[in-house]
Amino acid sequence: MSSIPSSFNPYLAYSASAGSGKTFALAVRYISLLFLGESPNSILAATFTNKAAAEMRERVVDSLRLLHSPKNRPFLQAISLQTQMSEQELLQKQPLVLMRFLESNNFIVTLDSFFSSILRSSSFELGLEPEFATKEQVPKKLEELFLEEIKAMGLLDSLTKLAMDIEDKRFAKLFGLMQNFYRMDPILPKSPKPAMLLGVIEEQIHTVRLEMLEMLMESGASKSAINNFNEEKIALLFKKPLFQKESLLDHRNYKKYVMINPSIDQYYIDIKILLAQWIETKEAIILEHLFELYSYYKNATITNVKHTNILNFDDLSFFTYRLLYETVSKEFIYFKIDSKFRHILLDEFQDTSSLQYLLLKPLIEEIFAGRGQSEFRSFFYVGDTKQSLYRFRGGVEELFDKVALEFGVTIEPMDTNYRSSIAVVEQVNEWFVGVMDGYLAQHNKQGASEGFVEVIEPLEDEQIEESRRLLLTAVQKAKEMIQRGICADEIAFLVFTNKDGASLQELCHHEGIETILKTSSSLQRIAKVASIVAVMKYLFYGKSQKYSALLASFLDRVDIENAQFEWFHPYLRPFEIIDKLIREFGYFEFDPNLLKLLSFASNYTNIPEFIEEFESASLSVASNSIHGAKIMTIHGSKGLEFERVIIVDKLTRPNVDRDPMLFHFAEDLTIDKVYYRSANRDYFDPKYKELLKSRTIASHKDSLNVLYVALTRAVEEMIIIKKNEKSIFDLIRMNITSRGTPSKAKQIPIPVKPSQSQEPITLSHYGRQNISSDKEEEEIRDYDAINFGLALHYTLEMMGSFDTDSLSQALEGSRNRYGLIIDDTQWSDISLRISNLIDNADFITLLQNAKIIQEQAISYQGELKQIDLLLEYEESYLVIDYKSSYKYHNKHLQQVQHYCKAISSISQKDTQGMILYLLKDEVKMERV
DNA sequence: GAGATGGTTCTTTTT
DNA sequence: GAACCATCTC
Repeated sequence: MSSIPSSFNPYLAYSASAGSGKTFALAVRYISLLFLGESPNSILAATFTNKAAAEMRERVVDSLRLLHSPKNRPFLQAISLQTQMSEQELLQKQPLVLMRFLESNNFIVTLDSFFSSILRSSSFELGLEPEFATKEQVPKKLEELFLEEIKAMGLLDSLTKLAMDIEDKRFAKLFGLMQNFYRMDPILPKSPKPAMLLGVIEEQIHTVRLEMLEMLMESGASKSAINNFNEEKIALLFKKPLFQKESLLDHRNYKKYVMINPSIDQYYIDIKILLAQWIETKEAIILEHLFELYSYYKNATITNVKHTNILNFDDLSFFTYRLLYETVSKEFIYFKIDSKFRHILLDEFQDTSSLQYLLLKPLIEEIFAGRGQSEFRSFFYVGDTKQSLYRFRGGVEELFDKVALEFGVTIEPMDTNYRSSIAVVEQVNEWFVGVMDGYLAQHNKQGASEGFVEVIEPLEDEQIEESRRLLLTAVQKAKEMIQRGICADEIAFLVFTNKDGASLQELCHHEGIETILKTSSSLQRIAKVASIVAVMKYLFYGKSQKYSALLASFLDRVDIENAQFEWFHPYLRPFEIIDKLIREFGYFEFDPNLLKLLSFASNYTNIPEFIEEFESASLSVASNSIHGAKIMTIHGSKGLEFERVIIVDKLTRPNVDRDPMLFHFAEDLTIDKVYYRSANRDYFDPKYKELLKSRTIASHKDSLNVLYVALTRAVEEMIIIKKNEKSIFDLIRMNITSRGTPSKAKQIPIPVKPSQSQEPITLSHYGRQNISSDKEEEEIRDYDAINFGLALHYTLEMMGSFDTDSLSQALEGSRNRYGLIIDDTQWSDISLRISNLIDNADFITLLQNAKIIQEQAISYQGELKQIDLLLEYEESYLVIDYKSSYKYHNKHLQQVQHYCKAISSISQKDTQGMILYLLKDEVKMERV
């Protein structure tokens, strides 16, 4: 190992503004570590999204592979600076470093996948199967299990009844509350115990109130002044707005009565104190019961997880925490995952949640435990508190500074913007300086283009509803750009909600603008899909309030009352009905979501079953074409950049904070008090008031962050469509403005397609063949077959050459690894299949004049892939993928085609693909 | 014209 | 649940 160069600050954080080259910095740091001799499996580089992790891996491989190319010059220079190695030295070491990276395990991962790999390695200690799956599951089952557990304990009646007596309908949301607790389980405080009896306090309030009434009447108080205190129900008394006054002397109406009899005010203050005690006692009672219920919920969850072997993201954190803090030692985990991290690199640190941080903390402390010793360890994180958007999910942006302070990490600002044009950077500075705390003006990179920023407020129009008018203006602006010769691919629409995105897509489609909608919403919420299903329900069940809104709002094309549905019959298959309806509405237009609905429906033979399954199924929105203007939420746009951005104002009402539980965090990031939210409680409880205030400040900051992210995505041009009143952009005092000049197209434009007429579709277009690929994924995984496949692949991989000696050696190595899960018959099966391959004449011909490359790792389009066997000929490549059965045939074809594309684009040589089926009795070759 | 009261309408973001 | 609006009371 080389000594640590002075230029390499081992404990460093970058406060990286938008577009300042965060990913670049992260990759430079990572690669520098590799050049300094560190092994990939001693470096943990964690990001938040799969996309970011894939991008990072690709960046590392690509820049390592092409370190000498002029394109990577800045990279080479930066690495040279960090490592204090000359550029020649780096280039000389490059092949070795690249090989070491590809050959060993790397830990460029998402936090969630990292935690799940830890869990997998030590699943036994927690009583889980190592092959557990991670996915969001329908919580229905868990709900049932929870209720069963409660019932079994004989608690259902007593607890829920008591709970209902105490509080309102919020207990209907009990299950949600439980989920919330579970999400924070490790940092939750102990259950509080009520200090007083509720009845006693209520009695006292009653007494004081009556005396108050008497005094008011004596002072000749008005009817409504008396009325306020003539309320028997304490819950209603508590809600009286007059209690916001500290003293009745501050109250216009009551002031004169207090002047007559000053003890009225004393009684008022006493009632307030009593009401404060009342709500606190009530809260304690509610929490006590909630925590008791929660203990059963937790049991139900653990049982459910162990039983189904399916973990969702919350389970992942919960079990990892238990593993790390309650079950085993760090050393044990290091031993299990076969690596010891001496370097940690964290991306988007401002979005880390307290729980995630607690899970990482032991690893970070390990790094600092070696501080001052000669061993090379480092800790590095990047992030931007201005871009923290995930507080609602538990993200704690304050961690960014806190962690730096705790461990003595240097924070360095990165404030040069390498992304945007001059107009964008300057305008953003103007908007945020002095408005956002601690905002430092960004600098433009050298040679930045002029760019263009425009803020417009569409004129008011009685005829068109405001949100529609704004969306139409946005579409109009995009159309103007396209007419200017700009390719739709360069344009991105940013919206605040997924629903806005869906509406915008409809409008764009109408104007003949191709779009790609990136949405996190479910298929069920897509307007066309929802309306079709609503009509189906209408036809089957008759009219109902439940879906009349859907019918009314979505179906302006069809008059449902007068539409002709005589073809309808309750025994028709759902699939046929949907097809008919699509024709009826003239709805199809090759909408991939409707295709998805059709393929889902084809699995069912009767309407009620289809409707029930459809409502609980987790179906994602279909992805459509690769070309067109992108439409996405601002949250979804984080970390991305687009040439031209059109931002549409927030069309919905301001967000309101309405969590039923408020958590107060202590210095050590654990929760020290849980508050039960009740309206007007802030009139009585100063600590509660303080907490509400800090939440308001935080949510204000969050709104600013969302605006900051939205306004920093554009490279060249940005247009903001703003409401003239109550705009979200009022937060930064945005006015109608224009800066710079609209630029010409960078690419050759694609002509605008005219709006297509609505063609009915024929049944042959869709049907069972489309379903097969979906079904493959949903098929229950056969672990025996998977293990068999793994052992077969591993044996092939271990073979140095394709001959019998190699085979027996490889088999031995493979047995050491898979001996426990593969039995003797299967081993002889493996041996037989590979022998067949070695003896196969066609295969021997293929190997002639070929350079054999086994298990080649390539990085292409953001994914790291492994090719089973790559044969390099003088003029061409042959990509070979081994398979042990015909299962998943379609998927394999696509995969191999993908590999071929990757290899040919990297090597620029002609590349063919082949799937080699190593069947029991024969070897089959299929050219791709 | 502040304060109280009652009815109607709308109510995200996601690894 | 609370923003918004209309209406009533003092």
